[in-house]
Formats: sequence, C-alpha cells, structure tokens
Amino acid sequence: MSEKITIVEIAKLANVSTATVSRIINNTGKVNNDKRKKVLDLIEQYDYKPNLIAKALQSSKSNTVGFIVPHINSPYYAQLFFETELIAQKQGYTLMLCNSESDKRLESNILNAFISANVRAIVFMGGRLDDVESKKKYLSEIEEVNKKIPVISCVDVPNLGCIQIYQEQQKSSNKLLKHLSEMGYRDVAMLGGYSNVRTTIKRREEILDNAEKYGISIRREIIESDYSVEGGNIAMQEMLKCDKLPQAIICINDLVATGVLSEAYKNNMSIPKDIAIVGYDNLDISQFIYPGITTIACNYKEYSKAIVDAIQNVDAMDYNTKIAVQTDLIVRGTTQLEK
Amino acid sequence: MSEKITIVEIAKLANVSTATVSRIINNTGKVNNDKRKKVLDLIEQYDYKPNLIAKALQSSKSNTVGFIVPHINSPYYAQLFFETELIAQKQGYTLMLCNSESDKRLESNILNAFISANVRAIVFMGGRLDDVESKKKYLSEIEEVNKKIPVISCVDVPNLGCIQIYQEQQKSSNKLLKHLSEMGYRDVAMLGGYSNVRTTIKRREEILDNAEKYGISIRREIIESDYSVEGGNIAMQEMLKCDKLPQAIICINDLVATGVLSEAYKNNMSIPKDIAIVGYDNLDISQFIYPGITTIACNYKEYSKAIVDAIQNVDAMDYNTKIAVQTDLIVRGTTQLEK
DNA sequence: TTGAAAGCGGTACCAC
DNA sequence: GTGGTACCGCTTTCAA
Repeated sequence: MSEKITIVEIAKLANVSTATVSRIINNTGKVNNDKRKKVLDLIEQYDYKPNLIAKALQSSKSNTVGFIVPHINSPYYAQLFFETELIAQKQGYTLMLCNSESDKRLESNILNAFISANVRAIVFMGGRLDDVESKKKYLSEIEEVNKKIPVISCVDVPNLGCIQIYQEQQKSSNKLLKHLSEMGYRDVAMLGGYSNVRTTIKRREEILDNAEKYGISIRREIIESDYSVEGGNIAMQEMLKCDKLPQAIICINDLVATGVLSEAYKNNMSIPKDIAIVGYDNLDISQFIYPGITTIACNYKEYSKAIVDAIQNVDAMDYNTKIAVQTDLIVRGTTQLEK
Repeated sequence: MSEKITIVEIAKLANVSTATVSRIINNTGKVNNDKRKKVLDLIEQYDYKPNLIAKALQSSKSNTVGFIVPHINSPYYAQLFFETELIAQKQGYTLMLCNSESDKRLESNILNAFISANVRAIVFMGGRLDDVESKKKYLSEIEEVNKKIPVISCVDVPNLGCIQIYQEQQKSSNKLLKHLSEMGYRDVAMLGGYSNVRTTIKRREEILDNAEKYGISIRREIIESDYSVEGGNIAMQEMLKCDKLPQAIICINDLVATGVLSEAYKNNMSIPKDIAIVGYDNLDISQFIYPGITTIACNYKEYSKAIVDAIQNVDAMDYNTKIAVQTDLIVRGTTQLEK
C-alpha cells in the first residue's frame, strides 16, 4: 500500500504552513496567489485527499448520515433509500445504511455505531418504531439518542419527541374508495400486514372509516400476512377458501398485491373481471407486471427531499415537527379493464 | 443537545488517567479491579460511548467498509448487500452504501469520500467496472485506489489488479442447457442485457459455447434491453413480432424474465406450453410469481461470506486473488409444467 | 497574509 | 499496575 500523503507534507513541499494549505483547500481566508497555485499543483501532483476522519474529529461533525431500515431487500425501502441517497450525495452527505432486522440488539448496536461515528443525523425507516407494542421505554431511548444526534422517524408515532416524516394516507384512501365505488366494487376485503404495525393500522383505519360514504362495505375479517410476495400468495390461498369472494381486495402493499395476483392467475382467474386488486407504494414492478397494479403511490422524490431537507435544517427545526408527504392513487389494470 | 462525555471526563471522575480508562475499555493490559469497577460504573452511569472517529484517526483504521453499487433499488444488488451487511455487522463492520448510477463523476466523488473516510475496504458491485469499454485509464485508476485501500471487485475483469469475487457461470449454464434439452426445447433465444456489459457477455458466451452439445440451437439475433421488468416487457413485445417464436427464452436476469412473462400473459399465452422462460439471479420474487421462474441462482449467502472473508483477510491476500462463487440451476414452472 | 501552536478524543509507548 | 504525554491529520485562534 502506498503511503497516504498528509497536509503536513504538502505544506513542507510548498514551503508554507499547514494553516495556509488548510485555507486554500477550504477557501477560507485570503492567500497569496502564487502560494495558492503552488499548493494546488502539489495537491494535484501527489493526489492528496484530506483525511475526513481528522476533519470530523476536529469539527465534531461528520458528513455522514445513518440510515436504519428493517430490510434493504424490501423494494420499498430500497427505493426510498435510493432516492434519498441521490439527493443527499449532491449535498455532500454520505449515507451509512444498516439493516436492523427489527431486532433489539442489532438495532442497539447500530445506534451505538452511529453515535460513535458522529453521524449528522439518524434516519429511522420502519422497524421497531413501527411496532405499536413498542414500550414507552423504547421510545424514551430514542428520545435520549435524539438529544445527542437528531433522529428522523419515517413512521408517525404519537408522543415521540423527534422529527417525523411520513406518508399522508387520508386523501388517497378516499380517492381509492371513490374509484372502487365508481367501478362498481361494493364488497371489498382487506388483506395482508400485521395488526401491530402502525403504518398498517393507519392504512386499515383510513379505509374502514371512509368506506361507508362511498357505499362500500369492507369485510370485517382481515387475512393477515407478512409484507412479501409470498405473504400475498399464502393470504390469497386462504382467501380463495371463502364461500363467496369479495369483488375487490385491498392489499397492504404492492408486493402482497403481486402475490395475490400471482395466486389468482394460478387459479385461472381473470383480473379484474373475477376480482380486482389494489396495493400500496407503487413499486417499479407494479407498473410493469401484467395487467398493472392499481396502487396508492408513495411520492418517493418528495419524500426523499423532505428527509434531506430535514437533515440539513435539523438544528433549526422543532423536535416535534411532523411532515406528511402526499400520496396519490394510480389506476391500472387490476381494477380497470384496459380500453 | 446534551453534551457528549469523553474519556477525559470519565478519567477525572474516576481519579485515574485516560490511559487506564482506555485499557479498561479495550481490555488491554492489567488494571486494578476496584478501579475497573469504578470506571465501568461511571461509563454505565454517564452512558459514555467512545468516539470512533478519534479512534479511527489515531489507528488510521476504521471499521467501515464502502460499497458502491449502480442502483440499490435493483433487487439483485439489494439482496447481495443485505446478506453481506448481516455478516459484516456481526464482525463489527459498518457498511457505507453509495449508488454510483454508473456515472463517472458520481463514482469519483464516492471513491474520494471513501478514501477520506478511511474505509477498510471498498467493494465494487457492477457499474463501470462491468463496462467492457471502460478504458485502461479507468482500470489503472482503480488499481491506484487499490494501493491505498483494498478494492474488491464483484465483476470478473481480466487484467485488473485487485481481488475479484464473482459468480461461476460455466457449470450452471451446462445444467441449464441440459435441462432445456431434456424438456425438448431445441429452438432457444436469448433476450435482454447489453453487449457492452462483461457479466452479460459472459452469460451469453457460456450459453453459445455449450448449446450445440445438447442439441440446442441458439438464435443468432439477441434482442437487447435494460435489466428491468420494463426492459423485459419491451424486449418481449419485439420478440412477439417474430414469424416463428422460439420454444424457450433465456433472459439476462429474473427481472427481465418477469417482464417477459408478464408480456406473455398480456398476449394470452400459456407458460411454459407456448414458450418457456428462464432467468438469472433467483430473486425472491422468482419463486412466488406464478408459475415460478426457472433461474440460474446466485448463492447469496456464499457470495456474501466470501466478500466479508476477503475484507477481513485482505492484507494477507494476493492482489490477484480470484474467487468464483458457485451458482445453481433452479427449475420452476416457466420451463416445466407442474405435476 | 501568514505561521505557530493549541486542541478534537482517543491510543500506546515509556518511565516509574 | 499506572500515569504522563506525544501523536493521529486537520482547523482555527492569535499574534506577528
């Protein structure tokens, strides 16, 4: 390994002090033009790169942001992370991503790593924060962390003292119900997700609370499942045992919807004639899998922008800032026959 | 924000030197038991966390590993990253993930960030390294980086002086051809991917070079596409314009295969009766989307393990170490009717 | 404009 | 066993 060159060497070679080199690199303070040129040349020549660790130590501020997601191999988190990283990168931030597996010990390790790494902010996407059973104690742990390092929660958690940025659900639920109603689906079931997950509860509530005014009746019994395609497969198998199938199924997300769709094909059903299917998130695949999944879309770009904005302005923001990112209904082939 | 407590404060409070506290924290050297207990109590009480930045500065070694992927929202990279992170985390590493978008400037920024952050190693997944047209100049830049920080390439690049870990393709290609032959598919087309991508070229070559001995003829013309479901949609639309369809299509990956399958459904085709479909990678979805995609599977766990092993033993490894991770054929409904 | 020097929070060598 | 202290690479104040 070749030795890394430091600011001291550059300074020596240029016959100036490290202070001057520092000024040149960071464009702070005035420096004689000849010296500037000489130093810049040397930097070029020796391919000098400032040691960000030293910089971070001295300024007690790094340009790193910590991300905790339950599973990055879930396309929803991947998409959101991806968009966020694109924006954050342009602002000079580097993101550290860790998978918590929603596991207490893992998450705790990650938090410590982030604190020790002096990250600018910690962004929490789902996981234990999304668990309605998470104890007061846990929430106050998060608040403790928030005292040292700004925490941004991507889940709407009541009474949690940190910045929260999450998806708006009400308007789009109404749009969805209106759409289903117009298409003539009156007997509708919900499927997938677990009843201890905040985001899931919220989605269900918005549907349940508003269905009546659109003349839609929602089946009381919800077949639960995890949030994967496989979950959709299994839940749909269960659903198919019903005496009378609903006219439409609202799935907890697009992956589950994909699984439901797939299982429907397996049983030679025609979509949406035999049954209509709806998802949430608007993953890439939802658009391209036949016949296209009708979905309540996450506005990934807006969401990511809000996150990065929060990271940048975190010091000026109130601990209890809540930001709801707009969502929208996207109608595709699983609810509406192509013309 | 509450002030972070440092080793100096702990030392003062315990009436010992920082050296002693350091010894206790790191379990290096002997320390009187009373003092140890006192210090440990203080650490607990004040929730002291050593500043990893300072540690990294002083040891000129961090526990961070840099990952560069073209798109984390590609499920293949997401899956591989996920598995790697799980293992790496257990070994005490934190991974930094950046999306290069295969863009020269972005990638360059990322590399600088990684170098400045003093990462233990840099893992390259695809991207520009996978571009067969990447200039000698680019490769020697990578080798330059490799002199400062160990680089691990997940692409098999001839004449590149760094550790390389990639998927074995030959055996599984033969297995695939054997399977297709046994199922009676003689007229086979390849679809998807671009001809400037090393991994793609390799996959195609292995098929082309071995088809004959299994009595299979591969169509000369390859319809290209990007590596997404949409790419599969579009390529399949093109394919359907053929006078005579092939009996089977080998797609460049599972996403493309999903797109092809979807387009086939759209055209009321029956799979695999009308046409058989094969993919690569074995994504989660391939198993659960009806009727299940036959695929050449990446062994994610083994692959990830090899990567983490390399990170740990990088200093002892030869610059030119090449490791081929085994792949395997998984037969599903797109080539074989369910019994 | 410029440089000397004091840290940032640890680690580790050396002396006691 | 233990403490003093130089040092990791950089920024920033202060004085010149």
